[in-house]
Amino acid sequence: MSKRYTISQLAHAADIPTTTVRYYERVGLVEPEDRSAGNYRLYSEESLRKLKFIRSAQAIGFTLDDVKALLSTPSNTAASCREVQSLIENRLVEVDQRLKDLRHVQRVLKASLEKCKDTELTDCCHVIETLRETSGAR
Amino acid sequence: MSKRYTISQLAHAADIPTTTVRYYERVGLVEPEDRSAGNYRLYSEESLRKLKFIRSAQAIGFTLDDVKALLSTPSNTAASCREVQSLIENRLVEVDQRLKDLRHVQRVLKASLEKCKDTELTDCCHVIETLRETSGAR
DNA sequence: CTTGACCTTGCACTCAGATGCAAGGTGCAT
DNA sequence: ATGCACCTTGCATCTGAGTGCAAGGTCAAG
Repeated sequence: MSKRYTISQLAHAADIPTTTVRYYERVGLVEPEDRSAGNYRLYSEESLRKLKFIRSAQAIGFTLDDVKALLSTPSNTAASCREVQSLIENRLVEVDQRLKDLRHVQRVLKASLEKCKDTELTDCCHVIETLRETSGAR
Repeated sequence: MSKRYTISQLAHAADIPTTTVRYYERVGLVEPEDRSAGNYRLYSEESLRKLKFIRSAQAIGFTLDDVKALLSTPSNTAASCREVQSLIENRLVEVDQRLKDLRHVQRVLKASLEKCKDTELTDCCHVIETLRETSGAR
């Protein structure tokens, strides 16, 4: 059939430490298809795809728990579809909020820096006051 | 002189759990001015201002270590000023990067959601493919 | 002078996502 | 048949920012 990978081959292909692959197994994300005579884990392409998926999903901010949910949706039932959709929606709401917060943070930081540059070296540390005045993002 | 606070009064005024105030003390951020006869911590306005500052700084993404650095700048020397400035600059770079990443994430999530809505309930979970195709934000 | 709320210390634990380490087994090239 | 790289398991540790708990001390109202 198709190619089998040892753990280090798989890890290398997915650009992940082997230790992390084992960790993913521990938390129920990826399992080897098989074991060698000497009890080595053997993986298929499927596992490689899964690992890449995990990294992509993580990169856009899903937790491993989310990923587990995404991966365990029983293919294409309407129910599972809705579940996936709502995970994405939730994540999107979080991202929107976080963007809002960060833009605020950006403004505050820039303002601090301006103040810092205005008052040349003397008493420039109004920064702390700027911060103090600008409370409350997240 | 000025008002003294017990830990719970201070914590209440700063809207922080008392446990967290003690934690801040443990990590060297805030100290009581004094102790009562019965060994209770007694704080001044100064501490309240400090706590509020900590929360503001945290809110814009500084770590407690950063905060400690910010708070321990020996008032207004040119050197300390530069240090403060560079902390802010570093943080700003991080924030800019994070904003970039999050905007990408937002695009990906929206695209997934679109795809999800297009293909009504059947096989909507192209999501996973969308994710798989769109690697690497961070 | 008792009750109850608040305070003290010290130590352990939480969360997520890994990472490290020790003691031992395997696979393959020389 | 010997090295060496790679694998196995289990358990402990890390980071950052707290939270929880137990055993005891204090303060103020009634």
